[in-house]
Amino acid sequence: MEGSTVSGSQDGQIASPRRTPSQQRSRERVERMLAAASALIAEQGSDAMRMGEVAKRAGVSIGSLYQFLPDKRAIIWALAERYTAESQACIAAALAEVSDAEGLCRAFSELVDTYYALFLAEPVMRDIWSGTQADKALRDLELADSRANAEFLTAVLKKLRPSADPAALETTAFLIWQMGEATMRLAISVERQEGDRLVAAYKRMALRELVDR
Amino acid sequence: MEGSTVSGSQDGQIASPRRTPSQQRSRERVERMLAAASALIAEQGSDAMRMGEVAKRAGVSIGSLYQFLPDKRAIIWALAERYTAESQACIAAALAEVSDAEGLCRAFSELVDTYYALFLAEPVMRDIWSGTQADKALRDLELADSRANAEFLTAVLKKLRPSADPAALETTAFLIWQMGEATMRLAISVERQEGDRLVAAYKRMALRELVDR
DNA sequence: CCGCAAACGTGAGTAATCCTCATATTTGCA
DNA sequence: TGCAAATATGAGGATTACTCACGTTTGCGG
Repeated sequence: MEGSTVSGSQDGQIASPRRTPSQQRSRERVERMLAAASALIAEQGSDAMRMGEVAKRAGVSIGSLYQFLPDKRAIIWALAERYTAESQACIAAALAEVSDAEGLCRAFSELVDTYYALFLAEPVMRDIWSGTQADKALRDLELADSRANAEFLTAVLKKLRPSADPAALETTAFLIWQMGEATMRLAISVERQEGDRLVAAYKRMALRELVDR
Repeated sequence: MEGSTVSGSQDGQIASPRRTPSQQRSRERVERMLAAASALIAEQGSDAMRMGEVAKRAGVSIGSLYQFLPDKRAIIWALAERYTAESQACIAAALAEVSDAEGLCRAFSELVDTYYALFLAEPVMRDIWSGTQADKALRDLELADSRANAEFLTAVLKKLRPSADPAALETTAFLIWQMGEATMRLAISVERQEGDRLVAAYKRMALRELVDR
């Protein structure tokens, strides 16, 4: 099942950098490069982002860019990884202290709202996760992230329904999480009003599945 | 051009062909081109599909290719449109004669299974819908298709629950349909066994939402 | 059957873009 | 201070989607 070539894009691996910045100077330069890339993505989308433009805006040569970010996908990946790390911490915190059904309701509802607001407000995140499907490395990152987040949900569910089949709870949590992300992507690509309705409908469906049985 | 799936231009419009084939000969050639493209996508994915390779395999010159298929996205789009037209007819037929909750259950369940089998069996469809998010024209096609399919579901729901708010039913049907497509994409990108479980879980969730209230 | 305009076919060439590499410069340290 | 390792550079290699000027075939009015 491995060669599936669904994406077709190369081997799907993120090439390791030729060089890992070890000096203060180069670390700062990498920061500038990523900031420049982020700005360009926000303006035009990652597809239209040109490597030369990133270098120019960061005030470095094209060679320097490739010294630490070995290819275009690596830039996107580096940005994506920051978002996931950041949001994962929030999610863990929000779900950690849930101990009953009502608490889950509140926490989950808030989480969905926060995520939706984030998607609406962050053009870079939006762009990156939209293109996720086309790039195997990004898809894998999102999958791993989603699994990690779903695990927090699973933990809560296991606590609330100790008699249920653990494997089924895992599947449910993972599916609900993935559907949440799909709903977000959908919601931001339609009219705002319809997007709001879709998110609300998702929330209702997910909650019903989470608390009731 | 690593991350670019099918794209290249900013507006999401599909360029109209320079020329619409009007002779028998050229119509057959276009068929050969699309068949070649389809085969290449199945082998390597649409991202790795090279225009020169398509022309070569179809036994035409690169110039002829561009005479009727004005750019790379147009090829993908043409293939995608055939799939949607075909599947939409199936869906309409499957849902047309549903008249009670149990019938809906059966029809929907069968539909999901059919769709899943199709996704598993058709590497081209799989590839195209995976890359959907990255290309505006394709996203629009999928959205339109999804809306059309959801409408069949909406019609059934309105018949079964005449007292419910029609707008809410529409939102629910559309969301369920979109989630189904998201689930398919997810299911084919993980281990077969987990994919099966996810599809089953989706089916259960969707049915609960559809028949019960 | 002829003439001819429109449709069709061709492939070398263009432009855009990702990425490499030989070379120059700077830094940290013995 | 001297020197190896790290860093910086940008012209150029390689790839690829797409164009265009010109040759060929088809259908059709007379």
